[in-house]
Amino acid sequence: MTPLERFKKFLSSQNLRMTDERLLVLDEVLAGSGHFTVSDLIARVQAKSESMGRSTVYRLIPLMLQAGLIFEVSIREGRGEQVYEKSDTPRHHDHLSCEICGAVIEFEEDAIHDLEAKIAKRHGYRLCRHVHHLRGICSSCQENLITEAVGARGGSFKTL
Amino acid sequence: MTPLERFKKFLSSQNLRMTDERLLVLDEVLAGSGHFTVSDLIARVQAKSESMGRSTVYRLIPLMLQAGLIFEVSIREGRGEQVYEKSDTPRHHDHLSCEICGAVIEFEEDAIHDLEAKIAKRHGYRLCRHVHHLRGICSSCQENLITEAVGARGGSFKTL
DNA sequence: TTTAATGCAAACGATTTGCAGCGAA
DNA sequence: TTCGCTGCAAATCGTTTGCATTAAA
Repeated sequence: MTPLERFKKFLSSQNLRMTDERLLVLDEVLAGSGHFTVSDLIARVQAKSESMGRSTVYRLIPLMLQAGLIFEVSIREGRGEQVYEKSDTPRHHDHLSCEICGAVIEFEEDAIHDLEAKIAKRHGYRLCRHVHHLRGICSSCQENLITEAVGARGGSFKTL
Repeated sequence: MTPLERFKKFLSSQNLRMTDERLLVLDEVLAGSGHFTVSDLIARVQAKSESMGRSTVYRLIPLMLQAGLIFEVSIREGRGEQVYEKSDTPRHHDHLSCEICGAVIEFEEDAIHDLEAKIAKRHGYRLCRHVHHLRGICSSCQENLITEAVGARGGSFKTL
């Protein structure tokens, strides 16, 4: 069953209707590659259909969430907008980032995935995805902390 | 060095000033237990000092972040406000939640912590904290999916 | 005395909602 | 024909900012 068919099924199961606008937005979501923001989506959709209203797109978001076509990415970029992700995107959410300079390293550790699977199973969950952030201080920022006269920041970060 | 002393040091290192208002907000942050929201904080502070302005509290947030007294919790509740956490709160951010009903299970797995430490070390990071979310479908929601005539949702969740 | 900090109100940006007309089922 | 959907504009909500005033250093 394609995502589109699935969504149509979802709509009719909820007594909701399929419309040209929804189809267009949906196409755009499925065509896109991974993460997106509502304003991204609006821009892309409006490029194809000038008249598309912002609220139509906003109103479609909770439906796509419910239907499982997309999900919320838990990190918002800055103060800004919610980021969403197509639900068939591969799930690589393991990163290690620096609290100070923001540098991000992505990592992949099978042993951790195995443990995650074990934990989910232990609690009877079927695992869909995972978000795993490690945050610390990268080596160059550690050096800066030592060199800095102040030292105020250094002392304030706990080591796990 | 107490958090308060640390903050004073931070302020003077940046040519910033300590004021009664900042002291009051800081006390409230330190007195509180764990998570808080800016409006929480404002309410608590205004209970003690009627005249405290919202912007004073908002303006203090980035300073406390920089000084390492608090940090942002990456999950915002709903559409709402940013959640912050006092930086000396114990870091238990391992949870397993259900995509459908939202049920949350907290877990603690030493083997995972060990692996995290190893990964951080491998990249030269000093680990401060971590956020680890597993998301899936809990056992009772799995049963509902099977029973439901529609099945629209069930098909849309991938199993890792 | 210098200049950062304050409270207030207005400004902002993302999201939501009320409404009258439109159109899928 | 019904009632959900649309675009629009106005409304919210959290957060930021401009400004004249106050006060820390």
